[in-house]
Amino acid sequence: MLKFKYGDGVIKKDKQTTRERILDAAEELFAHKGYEGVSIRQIMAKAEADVSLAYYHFKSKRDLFNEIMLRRVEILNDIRLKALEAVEERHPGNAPSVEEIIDAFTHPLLDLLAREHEEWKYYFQLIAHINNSPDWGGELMTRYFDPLVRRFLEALKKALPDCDDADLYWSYHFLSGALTLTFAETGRLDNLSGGAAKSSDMASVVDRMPKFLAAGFERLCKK
Amino acid sequence: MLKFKYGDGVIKKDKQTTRERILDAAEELFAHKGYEGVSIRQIMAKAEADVSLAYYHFKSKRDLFNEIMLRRVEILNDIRLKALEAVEERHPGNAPSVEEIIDAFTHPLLDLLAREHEEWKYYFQLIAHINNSPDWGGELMTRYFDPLVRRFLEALKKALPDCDDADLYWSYHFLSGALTLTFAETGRLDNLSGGAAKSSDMASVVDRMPKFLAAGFERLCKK
DNA sequence: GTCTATAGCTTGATAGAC
DNA sequence: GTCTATCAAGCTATAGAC
Repeated sequence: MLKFKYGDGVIKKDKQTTRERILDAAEELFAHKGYEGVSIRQIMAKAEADVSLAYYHFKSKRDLFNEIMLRRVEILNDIRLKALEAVEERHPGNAPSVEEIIDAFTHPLLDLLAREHEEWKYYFQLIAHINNSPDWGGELMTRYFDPLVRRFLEALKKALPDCDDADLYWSYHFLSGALTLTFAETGRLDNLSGGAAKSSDMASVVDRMPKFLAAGFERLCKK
Repeated sequence: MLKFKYGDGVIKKDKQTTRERILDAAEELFAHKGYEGVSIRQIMAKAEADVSLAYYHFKSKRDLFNEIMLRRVEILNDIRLKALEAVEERHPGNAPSVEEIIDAFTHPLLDLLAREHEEWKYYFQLIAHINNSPDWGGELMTRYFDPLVRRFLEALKKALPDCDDADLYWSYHFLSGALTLTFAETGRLDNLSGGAAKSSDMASVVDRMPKFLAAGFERLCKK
């Protein structure tokens, strides 16, 4: 840990604690290689700290992973719930449009990713990874996101009162796939489009996504 | 390798070669844990063959992975191209609808997965994994699927002549995310819906997906 | 094609000094 | 909180007998 001396001899630590540096390093590596593709040694090398400190701050590799997930999830669910409530308050008495509801679900995330890219990029990539993992997707996405998702589905049900349950759930599933692939920022879109669209360009996707997805919900749900 | 004796003493080997058993075992394990989450020893234990045989049949772990990808990709791209050509032949002179084109892109895969589930399930899960990997998604999806995807995008451009290029590419990106998450069969949808929709129920998604996605393309692209 | 044996290295995790 | 040292296990890959 670097230390800096100031004027009167007060010792001030580097602004990040070791624990935070470990979490940051692990988050980035897990996002790229997956949980099992990364070793504690690689994490601690990146965090510039000794291997044994991983076990001082976290009781195991799996525990470290869980802490990474928990560190940011509450912030995300909080801003999305607030966005939904704000939309609902703008339409007292009747339901907001499907596009407005989906915008409340996706916009806060894409906006956060656009504005604080370095801070959030790897966390979102990790979520993309987990959402598409046959081993972990079912359990972890359910645990961390289902309460919020159910709240959004209720709102969508009011906007689409005649919608069949299965149509609504499948529509949400398509939304989820589109959203998390966008998080992954694989560069594939850049290759495919020859530069006409960029995987990392959140500003250019933030308006397109709710439009695209709302149209899907409406076509599947309306009789 | 098991051997069976028949009537006149002819010795017939088990129908699968060792090489195929290795490919099958590795495909399943890679689909679940990712490339780096699986060891050659785990693969060969599942394949019920000696570790050294992995290196006899394949020159390295990475080469084994490449062979897994190659083994099935041509079949997929072939049936999808044929499906597109069949749709185009049904509309001589003018363009097929967006929904018909997307159906030709998705239906063959979902149908294959529905009909030969055990044969294809793990390969599709592996593709879901790769598509969402920041490390591999850009390179591998481009290598294996871009020629076919470009062919489909040309067809879509004819069906949506006023569509902005960026809108078209982003629409395809949303399609890709929805499709590959469906491949992943994580069970998350089952949890969320309380059983009203099942991740593995390809018959119930095969009609919904083209409808949903075509609506998205059309809304983003039409002026 | 299949086996045994092994080289050389990395893994997750811990004990114990400071 | 941070370090050194270490363990037992597992890792990719190869050499060589049959």
